[in-house]
Amino acid sequence: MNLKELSKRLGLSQTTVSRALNGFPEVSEATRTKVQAAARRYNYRPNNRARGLATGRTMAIGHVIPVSSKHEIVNPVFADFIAGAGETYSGADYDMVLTVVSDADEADAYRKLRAKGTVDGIIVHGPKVDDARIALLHEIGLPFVVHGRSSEATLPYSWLDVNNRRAFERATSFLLDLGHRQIALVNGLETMDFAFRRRKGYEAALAARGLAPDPQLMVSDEMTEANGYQATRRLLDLAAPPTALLTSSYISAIGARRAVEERGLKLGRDISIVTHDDELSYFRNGEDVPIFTATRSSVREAGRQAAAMLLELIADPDLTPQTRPLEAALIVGASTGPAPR
Amino acid sequence: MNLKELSKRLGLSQTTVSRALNGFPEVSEATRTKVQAAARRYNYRPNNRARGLATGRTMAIGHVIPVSSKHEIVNPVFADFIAGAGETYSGADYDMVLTVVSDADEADAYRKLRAKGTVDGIIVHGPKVDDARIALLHEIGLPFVVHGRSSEATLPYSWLDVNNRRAFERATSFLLDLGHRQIALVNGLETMDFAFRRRKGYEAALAARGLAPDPQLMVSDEMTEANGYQATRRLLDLAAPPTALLTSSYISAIGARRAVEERGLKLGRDISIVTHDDELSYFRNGEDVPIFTATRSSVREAGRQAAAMLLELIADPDLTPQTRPLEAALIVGASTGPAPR
DNA sequence: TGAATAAGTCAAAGCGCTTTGGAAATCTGA
DNA sequence: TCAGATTTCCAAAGCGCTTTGACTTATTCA
Repeated sequence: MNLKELSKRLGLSQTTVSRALNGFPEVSEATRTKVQAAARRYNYRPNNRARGLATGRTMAIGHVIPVSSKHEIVNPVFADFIAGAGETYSGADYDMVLTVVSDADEADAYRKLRAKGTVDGIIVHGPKVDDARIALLHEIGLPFVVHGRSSEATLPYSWLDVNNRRAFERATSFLLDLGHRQIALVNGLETMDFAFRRRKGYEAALAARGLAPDPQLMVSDEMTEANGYQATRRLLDLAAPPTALLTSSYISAIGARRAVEERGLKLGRDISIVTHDDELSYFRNGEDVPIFTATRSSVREAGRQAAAMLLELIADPDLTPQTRPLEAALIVGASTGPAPR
Repeated sequence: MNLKELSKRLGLSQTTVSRALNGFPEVSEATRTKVQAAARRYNYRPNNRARGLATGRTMAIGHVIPVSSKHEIVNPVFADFIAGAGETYSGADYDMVLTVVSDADEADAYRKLRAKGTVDGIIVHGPKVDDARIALLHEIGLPFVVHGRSSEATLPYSWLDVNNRRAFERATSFLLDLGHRQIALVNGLETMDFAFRRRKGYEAALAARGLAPDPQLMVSDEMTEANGYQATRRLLDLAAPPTALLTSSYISAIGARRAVEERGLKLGRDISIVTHDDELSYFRNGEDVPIFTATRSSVREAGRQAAAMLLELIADPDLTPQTRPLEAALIVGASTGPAPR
């Protein structure tokens, strides 16, 4: 069923039917309800492409998901972020188009999205400390919102980000207050902006107590379970092993826990762990008492909000770049306790 | 840059330029190379929507991701499946459009995708034992491939699925061979087809040894870490606790492990766990020796193949439904051992 | 009552592409 | 050399929608 048929059936022109359906005022209420009823009956929906051609808008948002070309790793937080963004889109009748691309081809993927006119805007995932995509997207002129930030970017851009620096500063202080002095940081790759900022926060908290960061206690790698495990093992093997660990993801924390258990140590007594908790839907951090003490910020909610920001940006192109910092809550769970002595 | 401009610049008609770019034979090689060079120089790419309008094809595939309306859970295997499918699409120049929808609105989502002409085909995720979507998609006439199967479906359809029955039958037999007699099944929701089949396999293996399944030892729920943990705790509290556990997902297995460790039991000695391992990129099941004994089948590879099947189906619409069963490997890791006595 | 205004509707153009049905130019063979 | 075949190119239609500008018909006011 298309517009032509529908309007023929109704004995009206395409113009009138189109206007009736799109809520234009120059259509009488009588015809409007008649048209709407018919549209519903025949399950008529304007063809996406045709409408796009006519309006110049695609009603679609692009998400470019980078996969580490080396390890082929799909960041697990995407699933929840996208679920959140999807909620916003479906409410606004937008589609979401996903491009999975190894980071080497990323620039090309954005160019292509633009040239083919596939989307009206883009959400940028996983920004690096110095991310070339921000300049690129400015150049190609497509509205975008960054999930995260890029510390060394010079151009203005819209972003939504957890205050990672503050979160890890607070987490570190929390451990210091408990008497820990040997605190390890099991971070994500520090080319990633979020990891970079978390480290800054960690270092700031140490500095505030006059402590110097110990390079031996700082590791940085892809945040898989396996890496969390390996890193923790190595840390526990040090001559002066840490009494507390800060991990950058719930998943590394699980790996860390495995290493801790393996040594027969008790979490929260022999060693403390604080992690970042994205509130992944399949990894709820406990019910009543959180399993891990954590800096908590829902990535799903971030998805919802980032999508909404982008839609606003698209609706009003001469809006100045919007920024939305989110604070992570520091929640206390069973994985931390006073430093053993 | 669009076709009109490009052809004007080249002093050729739109027809010729279009044909040159699309590899039609009625264009001389000389003009073709000239046109291609110009296209590259101006980064010309045919507008998606316009091309779609003209050809009737969208060059896009729809993935409808159901989220459990009750718990808002996004199945974690989607991320890897989609990464795999994405590889296939980018090779074939297809886009992927994602719709995240609570299962109540699912039927409507498919109808909408069809009526708006957003996609050329659909991948169906998470089929139920009796899944209404198969009939629905037949009705609306959109090519589709199901990731998984629907045991009670009557209409023919294309699918790609792990042989879940066999996998869990083998896993159960493996545990029986080790002397285990109290074997628990921590399954996914058994309205889901994969979980239903795994249970059948589990029961078949027991029956083959003349054992009756014990309802107390069979639990079925969303496969989160928390549920794996809770289920295992309850199982360990039984008067006659199981000596072995079969879990349906790596993530439940992690929950199970937490419960086991908490009791001070040693995995592979005091209690054995076999899990299903989708080879999630962020949860590699160990490096040299697998952490968990597992039935293993890469969900990412499944994504690649399912996408390829769908593209074939789209290319040749009168192909009969294709089916692709995959065998899971049974890999032995550190989480299993002989039954304690 | 008639002119001015408002309300309701429509025909047609245009979005950027593919493709049909020629036409012009070039090549072939006797 | 010239009809016929072949190669190379093109104008125009059409995909399904929105939107401009104009045209009817109904309503209002002096």
